[in-house]
Amino acid sequence: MAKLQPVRGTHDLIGDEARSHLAIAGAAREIAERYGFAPMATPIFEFTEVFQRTLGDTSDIVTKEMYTFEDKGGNSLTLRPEGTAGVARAFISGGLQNELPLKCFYHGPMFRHERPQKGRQRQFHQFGVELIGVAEPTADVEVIAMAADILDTLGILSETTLELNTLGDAQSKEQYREALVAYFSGVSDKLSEESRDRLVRNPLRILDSKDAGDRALLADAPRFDDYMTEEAAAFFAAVQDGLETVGVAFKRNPHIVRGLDYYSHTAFEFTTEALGAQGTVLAGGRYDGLIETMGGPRTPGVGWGAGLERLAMMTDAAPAVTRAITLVGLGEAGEREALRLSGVLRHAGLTVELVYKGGLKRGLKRADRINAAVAVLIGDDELERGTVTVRNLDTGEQSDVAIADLKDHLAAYR
RNA sequence: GUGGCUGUAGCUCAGUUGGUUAGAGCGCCUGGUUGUGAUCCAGGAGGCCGUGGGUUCAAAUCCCAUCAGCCACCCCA
Repeated sequence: MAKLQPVRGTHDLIGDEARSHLAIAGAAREIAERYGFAPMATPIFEFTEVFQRTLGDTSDIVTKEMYTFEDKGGNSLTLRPEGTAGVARAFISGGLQNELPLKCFYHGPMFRHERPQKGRQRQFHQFGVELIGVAEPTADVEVIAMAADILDTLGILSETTLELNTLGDAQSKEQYREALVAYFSGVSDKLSEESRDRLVRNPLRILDSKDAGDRALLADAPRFDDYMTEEAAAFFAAVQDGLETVGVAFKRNPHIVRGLDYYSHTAFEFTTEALGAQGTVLAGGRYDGLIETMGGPRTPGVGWGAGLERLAMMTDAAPAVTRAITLVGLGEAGEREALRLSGVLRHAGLTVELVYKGGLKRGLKRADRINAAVAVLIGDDELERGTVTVRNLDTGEQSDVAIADLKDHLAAYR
């Protein structure tokens, strides 16, 4: 039992858990299609450089969390830690430049070598969307509105907060970065050890530090809004206007910083208190520089990713399942007739469970256990009359039904 | 990567100051006469006590290591 363990941070999805993932992805998909997005599936691994170049050499994901290995041809490959890079790569290598805008959604496993905890696994699943080729703020609005719609149909929108921020354009970002470095360098002796490190690697990160001392310093830190270019400010204003128009509530949070280098302008997170420390349920932003960084034509984009495990934890209730009709064949002839009828009923759209072995008692017991609605008893007595016994498992009522009429008799259980 | 807590049957857990055949509930299987499920009764299967070392006459119990889970930091979905 201890010999065969699942790999650390992986998790088997069984029964209702698997069903709930499918249901969530299905609901998300339905809404994405309503927004005119098309499905897309990219490989689960890519050449390592695909992620290295796009995520930035300083990001934690690249520096310590990637599952990288060499294949038999000597290529360095990496299990995808997120979905956007793969889509961008497909966009470039597939020559999709001529079909802008590209609107797609995907879902599947992602891999990050992190220490597991609540809401965080090494293999987890994301549903994500990308809207590539539209530089207008309407794209940001639409994509965020879709996210809100999805959370709403899952019944958890009210438990989340949309936190919104802008990282500005490259110029704003750079000016602000310099101002931050100047400010924090002056007080670096008061910074936490971690933030001193961030000061060199990624100063923006200091903004979302949880350290109390750091937070105190933030009060007097330069404010991003003072360093934004006019264009960047106008863009952000348009996004906020749009969200109001569409009726999506948000909260400005100047401390939201995306972990990945390719983001600019809009950055947002839907967060919740319900999940402990890993409160981000869906997050994304605009990545206008990404595709160019990867060697493609300069092309803007916006998108987000949502963690299915986290969503599933919030939508506790298992999705409803159609109750089955259980066929209990007794004796050789009965079993054969049950098998034949199973096909007839299934083709008629009914959910059918066959009892594979054992007698009547066991058959009913099994029907009870799987919460079947009806048991159909097929024994020699019935066969002689050309009927079957239909037993309603809730009321215990039984009736004889001619075999030829069975399909219609059970129509209500479709 | 760092820290805290935990690891006994399929599941939830007991297991006294180390002491002989490791327990319960639920679940599972069989039976309680002929073809009727959730109740009831009787029986049964199922444990390298996470793994590897050590201390001891004796370890599920003590020590060390290791693996895994949970929670937090970090980071993020």
